[in-house]
Formats: sequence, C-alpha cells, structure tokens
Amino acid sequence: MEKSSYHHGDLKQALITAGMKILKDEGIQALTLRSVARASGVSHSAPYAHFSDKQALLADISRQGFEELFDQLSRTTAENRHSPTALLIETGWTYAQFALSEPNCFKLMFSGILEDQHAYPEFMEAVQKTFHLLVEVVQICQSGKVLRAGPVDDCAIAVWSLVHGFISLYLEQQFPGRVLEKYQLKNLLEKALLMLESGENSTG
Amino acid sequence: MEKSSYHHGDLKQALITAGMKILKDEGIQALTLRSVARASGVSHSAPYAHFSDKQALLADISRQGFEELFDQLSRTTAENRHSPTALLIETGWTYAQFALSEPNCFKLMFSGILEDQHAYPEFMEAVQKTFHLLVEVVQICQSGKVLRAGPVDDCAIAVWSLVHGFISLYLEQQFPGRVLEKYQLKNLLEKALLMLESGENSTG
DNA sequence: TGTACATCAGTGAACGCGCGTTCACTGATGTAC
DNA sequence: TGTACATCAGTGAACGCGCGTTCACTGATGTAC
Repeated sequence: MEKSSYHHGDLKQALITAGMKILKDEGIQALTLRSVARASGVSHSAPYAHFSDKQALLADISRQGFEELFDQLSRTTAENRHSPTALLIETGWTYAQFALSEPNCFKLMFSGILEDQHAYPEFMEAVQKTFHLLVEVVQICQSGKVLRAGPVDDCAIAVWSLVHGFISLYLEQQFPGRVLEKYQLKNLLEKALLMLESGENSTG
Repeated sequence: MEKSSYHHGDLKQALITAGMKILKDEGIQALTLRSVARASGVSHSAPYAHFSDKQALLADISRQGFEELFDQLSRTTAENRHSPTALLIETGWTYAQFALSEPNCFKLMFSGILEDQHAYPEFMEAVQKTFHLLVEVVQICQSGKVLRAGPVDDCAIAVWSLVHGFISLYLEQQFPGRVLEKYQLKNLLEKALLMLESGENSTG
C-alpha cells in the first residue's frame, strides 16, 4: 500500500505494533498514548480516531499478546501430540518462554492494568481460546495417564496455576539463588510439572 | 507519646501504614509520595526526611506486606502441625486469603513495581523468611508422605508456584465462570494442591 | 537552673515533566449525479 | 469525465492535572557547659 503522507493506511494496527515494541523495549510505564503515537510518526491525538481511550488501546495490545501466546502454544501442541508427557512439559515450557521473551507484555496481560476486561469482547475471546487449548492438552494427558483422572477443568486449573505461578515468581526474582544454580530453568519447571503426574503413568 | 503539632513522633511508620491503607482503598496508582503525606497530615516533602525516594517507600510497604504474610502463615502452620494434609491445604489457603484480603498489596509485592529489590536488605530478609517457612511446611508434608520425596527446595517451588499462580489468576479473573460456579474457591485450591499428593499418602 | 548552639524533622513555594483528553481545524478520499 | 459535497483520518494548540524532587527556610529538641 502506497503511503500518502497524510492518511496512514493502517494506523490502528501500527499503533498496536508500536505499543508492543515500546512494552518490550521500555516497559509498561513507557506505554502511553502519546509514546505510541510518537513511535508511529503521527500526532498525539491521532490514536483517538481508532481507540476511544487509553484502556481501549491496552485492551487491543493485550489481546494481541494472547493471540501470540495462543499461536505459540498451538504450534507446540501440534508437534507433541504423539507423547502426553512431552505434550505437558513442552506446552508448559512454551508458556514460560513466552513470558520470558515478552515479560512486559505478559505482565500487561495478567496484571489487572486493563480495568474492565469484560468490556472488550475480542479480548475475552482470545483469553477463552487459550484456556480451551489448555483443556485439550490436559485431556490428552489424562487419557495417557500422565495426569490423574478427574474433571478436566479442575486439572487444567492446577496445571495452569503451577506454570503461571512458576514463571511469574521467576520473573519477579522470588526463587532463591541456590535453587536456580542447581538446574536449568526448564528442568526446574519440568520437575514441578511432573509432581502433578499420576502415579500410574505410561511414560509416553 | 504526646504529639507536638510540629514533630510527628513516628512519621516513618505512619507513612507506611497510610500507604497500606491507600493501597487497599484506592489501588496502586493512587499510592504516591504526595498522597501518603497527605493522608498522614504532613507536607508533601516531609517523607523525604525518612525515605530517600519513592522506591524506598514502596520497598518498606512491600516489606511490611511480606511480614504480615509471614505472620499469618506462621500462625496457620503452628495450628496445623498435627496433620500434614491439613498443613498443606491450610497454608495454601492462608496465602490465598492474604492475596484476597489485600489484593493491591499482594500485587505490589509481586509485580515488579519495586525496581531494585536487592538494594533493600530488610525487604530481602522478609522475602527469604517467608520462603524458609514454606520449606519447613513442605518438609513436614514430605515426611508425612503427603508430598512425594525429593529435594525439598524443588518441591517447595512447585507448591508455591501452584498456590501463587492460582490466586493470581483468580484475582485477574482468568478462570472461566463455569469452574467457579462449581465449587467454593477453597475447594478448588484444595483439589489443585492435592494433585501434587504422593500416591502413597497416609491421609494425615 | 539557664543559656548557646548544633541537629533534626518539619514547611511551602517552586521546578519541570509528561500525561490523557478535547477542540476547532484541514487535507485526502469516495460517491452521487 | 467533471464537479459538489459528505465523510473520514489526520493536525496542533490548549486544558488541567498530579506527580517526584529540590531548596531555602524554620520550629522543636537535646546537649554542653
């Protein structure tokens, strides 16, 4: 698309992308309507043509974060359907890697900075899609006796909680050094996840 | 202590307490040096006599949060030493209750708003004390065959991750409604924690 | 017991800053005829 | 094909705001003699 100097063409997406980049490079406090406009080469009031207010921009950036997380998780689950144990561990690790590679976006997604989530249906949809994927993974693990039997939702919540808490605490530097020196991070997560293992697993 | 109108007496602690209250009532964005001074009935520059900058105030508020968490956890562990299963569940639930009753303080403690934790030795000490307590709990649970054997640090990290992730995700309203309608929150946490149970447990 | 003086813990004006949002506007684009 | 006009997506000045921090200051307190 030929860029006219006046009309941008796809400013809305450009603003979201710029927001992602600012988040990554400078952190959450640097993510302002004005900085996003600046980074997009547009006047500071231009965003108002596309977002009703700052919260709406945050909602869209967050949503895009969830979509990227979903994509990465889907790829991993597709590659590991053959082995329930690998599926569990690699999915968890992919979640962790997303948080590690985009820590500020991860925080934005899960730190309540977006005030009224339910006001943004596209955001909610992206969140729910991700949970669905997790439920599928857990179901396969339960069938493969890697996770114990029981309501799949409950089990999914346990798995998600563990992985989410793990990487959040790690990012906040809450784990004592002596533990981190012992293993690689992925091994530590693996050990934690395998504590959820059913006793009778068929080492898939 | 008789209050003179000029010298406060214990302004430092008063500022921390006021900060806690603002955090609870108005949220993290309302917690500023100026609001804390205002709430303490003191000029906006008075805090600089006790804190080198805003971060130092946040560090002390955070530290106090960790100390309160520690106190609540200690009380619970003291009361439940007789039963490893109860010890595990009640300790986890106490952690969750702290987060539920002081959600903003909990966020402050774990959301990286405090930028250079290691610069505040008293803060670090409070954090470490809490981890130690957790390790003790896990040790007892392992002895009682409620948690599987293995390096106690690794197991503590799994337990902490699960409980921390659980309550964080809950606070961020990430769990689908259909799950929350099924059980009380404590039951849901209990189910998740018991997935970490060793198979051979001696129903303490 | 009284006085001089250092020290400490406050005050209040001032600084510069960047923010979110509004508003009147204007340049570019698309459509009806 | 050309023109009039509505609509859309930008601009830039302006608003009020509250913040963190600094600074010269002053009132209260404690100590030495």
